[in-house]
Amino acid sequence: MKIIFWLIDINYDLVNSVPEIRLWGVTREGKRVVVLDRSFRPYFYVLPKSTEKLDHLIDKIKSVYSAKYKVLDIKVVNRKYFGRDVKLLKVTCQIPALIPKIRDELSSLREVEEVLEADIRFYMRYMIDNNIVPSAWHEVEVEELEKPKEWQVDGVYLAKHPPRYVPEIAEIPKLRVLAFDIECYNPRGAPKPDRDPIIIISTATNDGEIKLFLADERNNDRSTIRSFVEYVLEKDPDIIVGYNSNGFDWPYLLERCSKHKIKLAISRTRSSPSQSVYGHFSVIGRANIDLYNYADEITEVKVRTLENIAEYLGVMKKSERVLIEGVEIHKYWDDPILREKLLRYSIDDVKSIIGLADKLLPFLIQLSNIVGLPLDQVVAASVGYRVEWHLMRQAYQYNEVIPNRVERRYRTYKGAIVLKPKPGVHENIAVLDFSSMYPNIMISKNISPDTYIPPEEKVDLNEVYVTPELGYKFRKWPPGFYKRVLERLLKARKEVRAKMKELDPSSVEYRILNERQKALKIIANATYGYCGWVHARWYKREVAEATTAWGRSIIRETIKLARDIGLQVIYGDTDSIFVKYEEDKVEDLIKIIKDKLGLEIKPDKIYIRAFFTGAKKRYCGLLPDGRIDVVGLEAVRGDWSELAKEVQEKIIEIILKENSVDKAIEYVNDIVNKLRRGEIPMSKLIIWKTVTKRLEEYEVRAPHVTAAKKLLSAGYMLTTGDKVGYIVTNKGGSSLADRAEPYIFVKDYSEIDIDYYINKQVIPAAMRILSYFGVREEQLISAKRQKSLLEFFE
DNA sequence: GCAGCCCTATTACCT
DNA sequence: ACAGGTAATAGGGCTGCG
Repeated sequence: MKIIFWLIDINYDLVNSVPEIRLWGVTREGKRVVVLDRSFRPYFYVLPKSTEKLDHLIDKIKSVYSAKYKVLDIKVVNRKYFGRDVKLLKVTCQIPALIPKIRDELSSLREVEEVLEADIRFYMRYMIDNNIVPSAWHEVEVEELEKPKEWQVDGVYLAKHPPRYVPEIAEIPKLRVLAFDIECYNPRGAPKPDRDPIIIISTATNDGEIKLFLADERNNDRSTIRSFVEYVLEKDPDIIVGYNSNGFDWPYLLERCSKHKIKLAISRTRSSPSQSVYGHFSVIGRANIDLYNYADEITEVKVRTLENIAEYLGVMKKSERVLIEGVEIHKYWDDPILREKLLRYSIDDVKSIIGLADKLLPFLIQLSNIVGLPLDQVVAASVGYRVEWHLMRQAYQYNEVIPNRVERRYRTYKGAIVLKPKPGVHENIAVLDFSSMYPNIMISKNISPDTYIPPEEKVDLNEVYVTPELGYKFRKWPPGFYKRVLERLLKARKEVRAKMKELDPSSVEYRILNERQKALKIIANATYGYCGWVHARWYKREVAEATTAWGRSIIRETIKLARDIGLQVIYGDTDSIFVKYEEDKVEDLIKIIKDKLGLEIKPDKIYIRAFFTGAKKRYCGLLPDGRIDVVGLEAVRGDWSELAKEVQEKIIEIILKENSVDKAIEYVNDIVNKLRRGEIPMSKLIIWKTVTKRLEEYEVRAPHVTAAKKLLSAGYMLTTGDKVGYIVTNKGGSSLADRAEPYIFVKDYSEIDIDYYINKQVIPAAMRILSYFGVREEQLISAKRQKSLLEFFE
């Protein structure tokens, strides 16, 4: 019989010394199935030092290592290694787990140059070789097997051949999603799993069910966890989502389980979640996703708590939810009246998580499909690994061997050009952008590790592209690896966008394609950064360097061409130029760039009025629809107080829309007075900063570090990467660092150092804009208020 | 002893 | 663990003055 299924998860197990690939999926009829393939064997390559005496090497491996490592076969194969034809030994074995061991032995042989592709996980190897794509449909001829009793599927099938990817089916099956969140008892500060029980496990499913599991009257969580496990099995979700679940909920649950000597048997084989790659927990047969991983990429939200991310994505407003300070959870639990509120809070959290999943999964599914990593892994993997997996799967298509990861010394290289803008107000500015500049440069100049020609190599100059400034040479032909990969991505994106034009924007298919084109763009644009990443398998400094060098040359040429036709260039950064808008000339410029440079530049937006501070990467502009862009300024930075940001934003609005400096001054005066009268909410005075390393590693006493230490000694939990919110107070010492207090500890307005907020927050943020108009600081501090005697003598 | 200067550490932004 | 370019603040060391 034949089945068609959508691939959710993949793993393997050794059954009677035979590796068995397990493909977990859902059929078009909505059946949960697992397809087994017992026909695949692990292998790797040996690159010999010389192609002579290959038979000798084969014999040696056979006689010395075959028995010990269950080698099944060794044969000579032709592959490409950085574009060059190579002869490799393909060594096939029986047991995946033995590969690292035989690799180590073989790589130390003197006849062996390098052992390749020995670090590819077995199930990924299987997917690459058989073009099996996660989050996509496959068809396969199968024979039904008896279902092991404890496996949670509707059918177990043995594949008669590797499944075939069916890219034509675009739809996404109806997947069952379960969100969960735990609350812990914390009367002694940050909860510790060896002593503090879980008091609430809240769950929500995408069919609208919400269910809570509570600890019993003696705060015992044993049956709580057991009921949760039962419930997960009953709901049998394809996807489990949490928020910081890899960092908190799973490890906590697992430790509570081991304490109670019970099993967190929630996988489709009744196994417990296990620590896997990229710091995530794998749940066999399901996709376990931690949405906090994705939230980290939403840079518009500065403090990425669940509440803030949910609000930003329109899932749940903060104003409509119960907010409880983390450390107070135990108090809410212990008090029968307050407990209702805690339950509400827990429900709001889990509702937010399921809401986020609903918003984000369509994109993540496309990303998984394009990158070729299973859904749970692609979410956990960082950008570099996503790009790399995309490349690894492409390499197989081109018969290229995957290079090993090698340790290299970090070296910087020159990047892009940024123009110094003329400070002040400019009217009518067009912003012109090169579309996907770096990918297009890599394509058009065929920049790739395999096309690079080292300086000592003699070559006909007609056959190479010579990099400006650096003189690096890249072969024009044949197309390099990066060129082929990027061309394919850009072409695919173009096709998707063309197809979208034929669809109703409110249709499901349109939504899927839109997420798909976004994913294609992200991978294409991240590929340049990847090639300059020292840990990349396809790292080549010259490749990254050449790409930025061409970028500089192109933007310089563009500026020159613009000026030649009389366009006034105001600013530019990397791949954009800001010009005084003259419709005809801009149209001409676009044509000239197309003809002379072979690249597409297009108007991104028009500013009716824009203000430049004079510094690079800091400006603001008024759009035709009345919206305002703020770029780089304090108003968009997460490390300034809300008050300072609000003041600056308002000033920008007054200047750009009303052009009134006096009104702006009046506004600042009003704010300063309000601040002095205690009329500004304390929440607007919090300054958030990230702790980027262990506290003892800091060389200077920074305010956020001292605040972090205060939190820690009060029993709070804090790890690298967390943000600390502090308020500057007037007690604790003379230096700012001493006076920075975690905001949760500041109870009274009288503790606040008002002068700090006036002089170091409001005034600098305001002056960033107003100093250009000749405004002096004194004008911003209320004229109505006389200086005190003390201040007079200071 | 301290004001003033300069350099460095630190963070977060832009493309 | 994708890249480099950039602005800005505060800490901290050093210098020169008295």
